[in-house]
Amino acid sequence: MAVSVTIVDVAKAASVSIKTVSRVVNKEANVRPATREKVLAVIERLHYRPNLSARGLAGKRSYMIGLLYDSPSPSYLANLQAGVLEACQDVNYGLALRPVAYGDAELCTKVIDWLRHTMVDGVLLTPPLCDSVALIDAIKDAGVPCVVVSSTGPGSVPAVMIDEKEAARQMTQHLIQSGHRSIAFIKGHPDHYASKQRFDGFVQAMQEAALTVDTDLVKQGYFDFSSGKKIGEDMLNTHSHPTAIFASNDDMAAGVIHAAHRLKLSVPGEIAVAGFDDTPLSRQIWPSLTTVRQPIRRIGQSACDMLLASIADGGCQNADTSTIEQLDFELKIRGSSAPE
Amino acid sequence: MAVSVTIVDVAKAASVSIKTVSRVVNKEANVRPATREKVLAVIERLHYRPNLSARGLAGKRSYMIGLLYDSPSPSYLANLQAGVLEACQDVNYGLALRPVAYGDAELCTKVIDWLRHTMVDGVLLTPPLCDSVALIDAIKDAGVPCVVVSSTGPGSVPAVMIDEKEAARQMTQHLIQSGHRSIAFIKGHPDHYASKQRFDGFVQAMQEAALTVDTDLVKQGYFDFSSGKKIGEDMLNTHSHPTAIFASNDDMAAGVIHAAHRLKLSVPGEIAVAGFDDTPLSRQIWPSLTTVRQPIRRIGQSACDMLLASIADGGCQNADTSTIEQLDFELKIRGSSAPE
DNA sequence: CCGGTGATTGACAGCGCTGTCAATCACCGG
DNA sequence: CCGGTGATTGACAGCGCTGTCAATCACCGG
Repeated sequence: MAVSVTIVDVAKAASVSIKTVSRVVNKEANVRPATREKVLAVIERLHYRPNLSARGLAGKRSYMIGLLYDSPSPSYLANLQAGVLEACQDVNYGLALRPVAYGDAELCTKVIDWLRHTMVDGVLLTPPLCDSVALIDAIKDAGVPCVVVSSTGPGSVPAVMIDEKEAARQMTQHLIQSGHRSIAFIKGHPDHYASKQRFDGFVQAMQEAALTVDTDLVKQGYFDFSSGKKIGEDMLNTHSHPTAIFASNDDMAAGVIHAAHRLKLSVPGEIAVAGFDDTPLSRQIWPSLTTVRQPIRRIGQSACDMLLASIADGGCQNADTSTIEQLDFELKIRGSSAPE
Repeated sequence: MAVSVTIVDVAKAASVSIKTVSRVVNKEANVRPATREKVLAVIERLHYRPNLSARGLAGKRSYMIGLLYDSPSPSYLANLQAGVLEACQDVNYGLALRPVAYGDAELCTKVIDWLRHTMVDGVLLTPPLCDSVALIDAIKDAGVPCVVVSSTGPGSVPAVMIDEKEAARQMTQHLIQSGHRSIAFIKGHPDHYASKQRFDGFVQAMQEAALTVDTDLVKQGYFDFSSGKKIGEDMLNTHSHPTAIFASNDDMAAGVIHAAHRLKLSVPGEIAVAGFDDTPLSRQIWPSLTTVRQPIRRIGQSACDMLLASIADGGCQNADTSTIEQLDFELKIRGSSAPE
């Protein structure tokens, strides 16, 4: 590897001790402004970058955070990751990725093992991992700060999310206002807490409009295309199908639209469809999909910032003050629910 | 952070020196089998995992590899990354992600700076980054091994790819065999070498079938949905449009299909469409898309294995012996080119 | 049984940084 | 001008590992 400038080089060039350079680099207090300036100038001139391995070894911290996920949709992962990376770069933190399987019986053991091994300073949890009380407790026990991405049911951990229930309620209202009365709902994966919230929002809107939630029109999906397609085919293959279907995410909604095409039903004429997430897919299918936009990238960034802040705070053992940050969502009304 | 078992603990428990433990961990030669067994047993029992920071600091290596990319499609990134992570996990290597902008004037400087800073032992380059001779040279100069994902034009670096040209040729043959004579082609992003190869394959197949490549039917796209849609609209909006369109990737093909729907043309009846990549999208749109399947995940894994091998090899300065590994592709014939 | 060879093992320095603690400094009130 | 206080700075140990090199071992042929 190419040789690097070390802290010693900077210290010599600035005529201070390495400890002082270290203080400046770590933005510690009690460094005279003049000294700080001088050191910063040298750092800039020499392009000094602290060695992460050395920092990790010497300090208590590894300057890495972990991102745990279980097969999210590619676009979710890509966006989230982009946001997290951005936040990390600002403070020179590294990101360690860790794909896991939610169903794994040894999930907790494996994760804890990994925490010990990588020494990450904190972890970001994505759905449905954040809905495992056991996992969250294990991470807490290990003394590793953690922030949850998206809504979380049980456990009290800091989280960044949108108001899933309200979003689903507004989307349902949109369908009702468009004249639909017989509206079906495809629930999301039962492991995800967000599934419940989205369903709750749907129910609330229906009740507010004095419409009955027909249990025959509520189906259990799994957030994937094929479950949406299957359910869509079943539902639409009757002469008295609903006039609108609200699927809990875009992949399932795409499945419904696929089924509609196959059955030669026009969308939105004979069947209106709405999804959730605003994935790229939602703009690429025909007709383009009415959906709820979640700022995944910003959610990732905020969650990461929150995590980094709690790491900087030190232990931050006060798990009670679990802050919740809510970001804005946006209804995207497109061709699948209204003629273009 | 939770306390960990160190090499000293293992050494004591196994009654050997830490150096011997180190040898076993690093699979070095010249350790008596009996000793190796004994140490391995203790490692297993104590759940010992070497501290990455310490290894990085003490050794010449950082036990990390880098993945450079410039806004690839989410599914490409997710799959590639999954493959790379798998390969890394096998040998306990870490992965550092680095999104960059191909167009950035300071690209090389930034990348080299990053290499120095992270001390990664090697880098994986994705398109179109791997098509920048300047970048590859800079990385070589820095003495960092690198492997290229997907085909690469200039520069001689190890690479893992599919035979893009042959794949495009076969896809074109499929369209010809389906009876099409007037076939349009949408080229990929000009920065990507693969774009050229796919086009070459198309031209070859046309020539082999004694068909003319009508320059009016060859358009420049940019691998994104909107360029495909735009070109599709322009092309299909004439009374004498081609009967088939081969787009250089799935996103553009989806754009063409979107345009066809909008113009109320039936696919594949009035216009057949083929894409390239077999992204999830290709199965989710209607009709599902005929495309070429690239084993992205396995490409990532192989590329990573290759990189790890060349790192283990030591310097591996012999850039001449640039190995090329070709994986199999597969034609996926679906509804967009043949009635379901 | 002896010296020689290569395999096996260990002692020790040092990678570049942070934490601890002591030394020094600047500046205050009396 | 003096002692006292808190801000500022630096000396030094040590984080857990690998690289170097020397010591020791096993085993060979004569």
